Amino acid sequence: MIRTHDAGTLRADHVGQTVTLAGWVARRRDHGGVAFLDLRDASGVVQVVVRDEEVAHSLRNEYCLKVTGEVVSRKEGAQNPNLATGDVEVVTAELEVLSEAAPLPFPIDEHVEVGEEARLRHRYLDLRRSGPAAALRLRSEVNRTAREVLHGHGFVEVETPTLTRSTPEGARDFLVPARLQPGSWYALPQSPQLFKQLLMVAGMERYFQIARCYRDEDFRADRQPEFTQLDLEMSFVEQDDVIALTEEILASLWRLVDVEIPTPFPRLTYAEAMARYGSDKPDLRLDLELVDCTDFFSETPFRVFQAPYVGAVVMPGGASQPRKQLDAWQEWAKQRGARGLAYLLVKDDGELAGPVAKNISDAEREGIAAHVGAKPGDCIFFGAGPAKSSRALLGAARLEVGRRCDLLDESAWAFCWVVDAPLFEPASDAVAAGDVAVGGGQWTAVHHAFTSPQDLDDFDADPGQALAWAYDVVCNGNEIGGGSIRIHRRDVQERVFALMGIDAEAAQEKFGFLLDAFAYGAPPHGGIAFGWDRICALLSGTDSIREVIAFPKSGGGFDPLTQAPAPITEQQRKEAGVDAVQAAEKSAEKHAETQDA
RNA sequence: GGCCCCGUAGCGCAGUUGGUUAGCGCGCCGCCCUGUCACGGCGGAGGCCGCGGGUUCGAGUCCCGUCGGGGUCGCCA
Repeated sequence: MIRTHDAGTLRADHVGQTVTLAGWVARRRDHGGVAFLDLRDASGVVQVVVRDEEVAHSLRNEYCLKVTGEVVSRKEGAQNPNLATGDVEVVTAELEVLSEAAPLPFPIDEHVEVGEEARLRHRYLDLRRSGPAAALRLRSEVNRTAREVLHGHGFVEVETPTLTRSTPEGARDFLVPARLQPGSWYALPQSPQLFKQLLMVAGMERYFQIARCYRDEDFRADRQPEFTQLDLEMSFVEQDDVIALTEEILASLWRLVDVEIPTPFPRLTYAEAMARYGSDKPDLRLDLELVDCTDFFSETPFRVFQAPYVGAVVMPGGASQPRKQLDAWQEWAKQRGARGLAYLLVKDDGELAGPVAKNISDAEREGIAAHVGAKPGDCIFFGAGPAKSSRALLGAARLEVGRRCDLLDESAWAFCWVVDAPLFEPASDAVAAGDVAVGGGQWTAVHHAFTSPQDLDDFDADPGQALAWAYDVVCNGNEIGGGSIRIHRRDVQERVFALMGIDAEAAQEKFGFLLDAFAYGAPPHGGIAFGWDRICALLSGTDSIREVIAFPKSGGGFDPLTQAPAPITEQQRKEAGVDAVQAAEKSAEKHAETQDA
């Protein structure tokens, strides 16, 4: 090693020792005759004293140095209590510039705010700063901890292919042209789902992987085109086994930030979560709940409330909002695709105000505040219409109320399970949402097509009511993991496919290799996948998963550092076979040409 | 794909009802400084105001378009 000691580790007991350090000039304070350098390496910072003016004068920030000198204790009053090494300093005997640094695009300074674009373009400099570096180091610890827990349970870490066939998760695939078979393409995996099930058939019994996944969808703050899951699968287990293991993993991770999270986590059914919180990933840091008013308004003269679902959420103290703010709520609701957000103001004397007040009956006016638990001074927001969309709106309103009224304890950690998810949703929902129903059937899988129904005998009698062995783990309103018990019986799988309109031929073509495998004594199995980036972001106390990814992409999937994606050369294009036209398309094209002419 | 916000010096920002020479802090460069620690002092360089049109006597400022970034809904487990 070039160095004998790590800069950040020097203490009073090193006084008298001659040490060699290597690191970067974090800051320099040149006084002419004497100069002070803050020398930074991965371990921290120590002050280096340079008395040779010639040497000190030419040094600049972020020069990479090797320094040899004696550790001395600082004079009384000259210590720096803000530094772990603040009682000592190193007096330079020998100084070598290992590498000079050009003027920096931005200061490497904890105190300076730098825009994200600049940071990502020079991420290697950004990561010299303690905050961003700490996020990556924490992530490393998170990985290590998870591996320890899993190895302790006999799990086997297996790598699965990244050049593969499209997996049926429902997102758009990233595609890679196959040079040796022009016109054929690999897909990058959206998750290792099918492979991990094959590993169960293979008798591994307990598999895990910190797996990179790829989805070609539009971006969000919490989304990257490539992201990481902790993926695991176990044979001969039931839902409770996966849940118990998950809680053990998460508890270990949170200990890394000195938080003891109580287990078992509370469980909510999907139906309960939707009814009480208007979300399948409720933020339980907030006590506020939705109140179902459908029956209450069953005889209502108010046309808007003559709906399949009417619900409410109370905003404590909301009655005193100025008109302008109430209008802003309408805008807020419209942005979410709603027509508006009906509201009632409960005045201090208990009288009701607001546009809804004069439309409802006397009896309703009399009882509504009590029904929803509103007190004088509160505002009641209503959502009316189809249950699904109305609850979603109220669920979002609930969170917004929480934010505006400062009801959220930012330091709290609220975990829960959402279980008993429906197996199917009507394909029409998907179509209405602008989606193309997979398989063209009447039903589409809520989780994915391999999720086991709870009632293996009768799930197809009333598919809309059938529940799945599917579970999501939620932390502070973020879905941080989700999984299911899988179907391991061929006949059940076929019945599920049938409901989704996937016939035997289509099933064979899409995932025949899995169905084939299941013919050879497939064990019952189930698993879960964790949103690793989000979990690391939560542990790091940051809102953006970009902070916990070494080299993240910005919007549009662009990498500001490498400038990827980039055009390819004509030669690459030819070799890759990107433009290969398949035989059937060729004749179709010809046909089209003739028709156009 | 819809909507909202932002693009001014290397970085972070200000810029008045449209007005003549576009500022501030940090950084950078030079000189000075022997106990600082976000050191200090003096001096200096650095701008296609994202890009393209338009309105106007005059545009960083107003309008249209476009590109880039961020957020949000759609989409996405």
